[in-house]
Amino acid sequence: MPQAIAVDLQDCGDCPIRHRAVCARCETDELERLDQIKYYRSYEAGQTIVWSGEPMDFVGSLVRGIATLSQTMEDGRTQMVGLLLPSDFVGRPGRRGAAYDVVATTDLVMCCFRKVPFEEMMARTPHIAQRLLEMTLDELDAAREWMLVLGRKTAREKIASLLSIIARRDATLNLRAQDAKIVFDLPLTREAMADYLGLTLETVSRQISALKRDGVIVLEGKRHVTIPDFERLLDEAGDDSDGGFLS
Amino acid sequence: MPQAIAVDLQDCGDCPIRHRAVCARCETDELERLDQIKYYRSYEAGQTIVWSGEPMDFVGSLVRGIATLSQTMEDGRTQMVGLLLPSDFVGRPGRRGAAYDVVATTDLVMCCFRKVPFEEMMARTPHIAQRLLEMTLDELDAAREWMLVLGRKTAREKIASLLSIIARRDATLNLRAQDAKIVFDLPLTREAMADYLGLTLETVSRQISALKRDGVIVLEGKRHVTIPDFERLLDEAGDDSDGGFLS
DNA sequence: GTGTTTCTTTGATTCAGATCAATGGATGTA
DNA sequence: TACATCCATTGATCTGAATCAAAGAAACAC
Repeated sequence: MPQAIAVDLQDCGDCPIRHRAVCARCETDELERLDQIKYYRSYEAGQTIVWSGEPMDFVGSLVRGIATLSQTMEDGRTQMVGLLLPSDFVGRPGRRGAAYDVVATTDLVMCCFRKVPFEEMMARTPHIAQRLLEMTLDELDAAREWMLVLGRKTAREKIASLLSIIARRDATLNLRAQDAKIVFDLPLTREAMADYLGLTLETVSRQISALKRDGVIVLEGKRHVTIPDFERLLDEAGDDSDGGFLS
Repeated sequence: MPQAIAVDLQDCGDCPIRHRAVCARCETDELERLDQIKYYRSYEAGQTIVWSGEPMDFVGSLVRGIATLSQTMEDGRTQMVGLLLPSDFVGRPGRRGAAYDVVATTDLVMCCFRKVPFEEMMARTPHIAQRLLEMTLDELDAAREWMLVLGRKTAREKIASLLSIIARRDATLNLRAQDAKIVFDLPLTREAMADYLGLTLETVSRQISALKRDGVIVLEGKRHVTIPDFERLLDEAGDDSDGGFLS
């Protein structure tokens, strides 16, 4: 059982629930009610936050760190079905148990709400259900985009797709200037990337080496990535557009 | 542009919106308001109902027939990302355009609501957003389950997974007795199955032949399928459980 | 009937990625 | 310093599914 550890965040300003998950159109008193039922939890890298099938008594959003959602077959084959970055929502109002394992990839901090009070509040506050619906539709779009990656792309395209998604999310999160060079640290091991892409870790390693050799990416060490030409990367990913990310 | 054709449905009892999509907990007057803004549309097999990226001015649910959601790359590779059977909801309240192509696989009938009035009603009626959130979470689970199929299963397991999903949905829809022999007609061509499974149509054909040879399924003609032992099929699919379908 | 189209099956061959196997850094620690 | 441990790379070989190619079966038109 993961153990909860108290965290001190000075200000709710850090809590993405306030900004993205729930409150885009909320009134002040709703914010206050949310504040009253929220609490923080932290987990260490490698800890499983929730096991697939187990009851989950909270919902919340990721404040710091990286988590993954994954499904595993009896024989050990696993497929990652989601990557959670700060500001992402975790949990399913109205559902009993978790549908997949949620695992902390790095040390992380979550802002949580006990499920019952949150659901009561949701019932009283139409905006919240609407906001969650919007977010869930976004997740559904992302999952379906990933189905195209898994079903139809080559290993090289898969790697390029993953890198472009991480680069995009990183840039959005850090409000980077649009024309700045894209630089980031890979938040995943080769094995985790393989689980996300439906490949083996050897294939991931080989394709990363190939992209590096061809100048699509620049690697310093094993994790630090620079993208000299984002359009080029998108091209390698087989994407027909940049999703409005670049001008 | 698909042309709308008037359809006569005797009774709203046929309209799954009433039963599943929206109204599980609705009051009578909400049902009446929904009735006032709804209309029917029919499409012929092969028609594209919505093109990816185009504006979509309605939402609705499938009354009769089969439709598919799919994404296509510039070079023609396509991946089906969803299979719509009667009672499934189509459209995304709060969104401008469609994210994927929606194509009628058979002749079909939809029960539609113009988007703006539907959204207005949603804003006034908290139950509707909550019901749609539940449905969207179901779709998200299904999409993520499919990611495991696409990323980690073998061709044979993929075919068995697809057959078990169709069998399950068919049984649920037709309220078949749990112990009845499962018999249905495949609603998809081999090519469509291939697009769903991330395979080629030749591989689909070969694996279906293999499952038939091994007695996992019985085929009459090209489409009519009998499942003599559903547990066996699930086993071939690599599923660890039957999802509560059988006792 | 004969052709035409659409869907499907089956066979032969190729190839991308898996698997098996070593080796190469980092980092930590006794 | 030696020696684990963890993560990543690279090489050799194998294999499952793709690709290339042909032919069968059903539905429909003329």
